Amino acid sequence: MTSSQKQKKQELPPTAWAVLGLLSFPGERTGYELKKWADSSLRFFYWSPAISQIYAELRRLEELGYAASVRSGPEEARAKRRYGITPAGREALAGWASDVSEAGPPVLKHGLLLRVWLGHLAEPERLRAMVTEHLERTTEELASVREAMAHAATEPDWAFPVLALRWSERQHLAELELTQALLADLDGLEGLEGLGGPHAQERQSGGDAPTTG
Amino acid sequence: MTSSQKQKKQELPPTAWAVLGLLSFPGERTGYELKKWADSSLRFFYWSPAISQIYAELRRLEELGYAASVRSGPEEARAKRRYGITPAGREALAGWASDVSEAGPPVLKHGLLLRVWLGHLAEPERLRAMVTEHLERTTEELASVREAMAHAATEPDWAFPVLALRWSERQHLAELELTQALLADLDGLEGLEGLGGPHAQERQSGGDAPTTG
DNA sequence: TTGCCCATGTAATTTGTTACATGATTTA
DNA sequence: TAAATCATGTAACAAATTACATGGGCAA
Repeated sequence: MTSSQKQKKQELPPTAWAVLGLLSFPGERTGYELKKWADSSLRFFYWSPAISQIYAELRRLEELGYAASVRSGPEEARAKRRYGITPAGREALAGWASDVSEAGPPVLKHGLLLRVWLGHLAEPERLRAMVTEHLERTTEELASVREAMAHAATEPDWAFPVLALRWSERQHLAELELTQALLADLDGLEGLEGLGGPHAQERQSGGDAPTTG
Repeated sequence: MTSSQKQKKQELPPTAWAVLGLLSFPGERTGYELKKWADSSLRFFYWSPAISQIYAELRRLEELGYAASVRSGPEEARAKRRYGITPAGREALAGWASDVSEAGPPVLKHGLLLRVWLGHLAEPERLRAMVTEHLERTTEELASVREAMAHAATEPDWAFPVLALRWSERQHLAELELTQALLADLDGLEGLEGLGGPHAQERQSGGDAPTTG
């Protein structure tokens, strides 16, 4: 009975599944609450959609029968709505979540790295300042991750979210190390560029002829 | 607020700057070449736009006076075009690249982590299999990064791209370690110790990835 | 009583993708 | 000469954002 329906399930964009995923944990929530939760947790390893899109996805999920809502106020328009996942929604989500082929490789959009890549256009000190600033921001992010983890750890049903956040914590730790190494690389590069560089570091194979003139 | 020209520069989407960035290295290139370069390099730390969007951005950049093209064939439509950056384009790009505030924190969209986060919906073995598969894919990606780096290292003007790729190499190494740790966490959670037989993979000190040097 | 947070939604717009159309050049 | 790769572009569509409109509840 399952073979013909699978095609349709796969057609949803990742954001829809992410929102449905938020609903797959015990309890009903409003779109607003979902947004806050995404901001404080999902965004660390995935991404937090705009609130307007969350509402749009909730409508779509309800149409598909994957989610159901209960109005708190009167039956008028724009009454407060709490959403919950349906059995059909849970089943569809489980199918999607078990399909690795859908996942593809992780996508990273690293604004700082893009700027380092364009380092030939910037002042060396400016570049260093940007990297240093990134170090600070990352440290703050790490604190946010830990905060989220501390909160998630209090809930008994959130073992997997805690795992994901633990991964995120380590990921931020790694990012800090990566950034330190980058800073060191940057220093090494400047040493080669003839700024009266007394610290002539050993050169790797392939990196010959500094060509500063 | 007081300077009127700065505002306009900032209005371009990151993709436009990334494409202009590709043009900021010596030499002229076609849209097609830009796409291949983005696929083999940019995508590791930023993102590779669709070819149709590259053409669209090139048109926009030319309109703005940030890029200029030379037709190889006759003046007809759809002749081969090579693009180069203009001085105005270089200046605008330098301004953008020096502005950290534009960058924002790095965005990660990690499909596997989203699935781990939803681990309560999947079979434990399925989850393990997905993580293991990710390990393999990441190893392959790492090889691609190294390939790109070997190529970039031959060009004298590509010192910063090499730095970015070096960062990417370390990042993939870190990803491998993170994934191993995740696997261990998963084991701890499920208490799989007796199920899969001898999955007593020794955790060697530091050597989880193939290092070519 | 002003301002902030909660809460939902619409509209306009931008961003980006896939599918398609077209043809030149290279290679087997 | 057939196929692959190079090369450019259009059109339709999907995804997602920002700006806006609306209003309740609560605290300073």
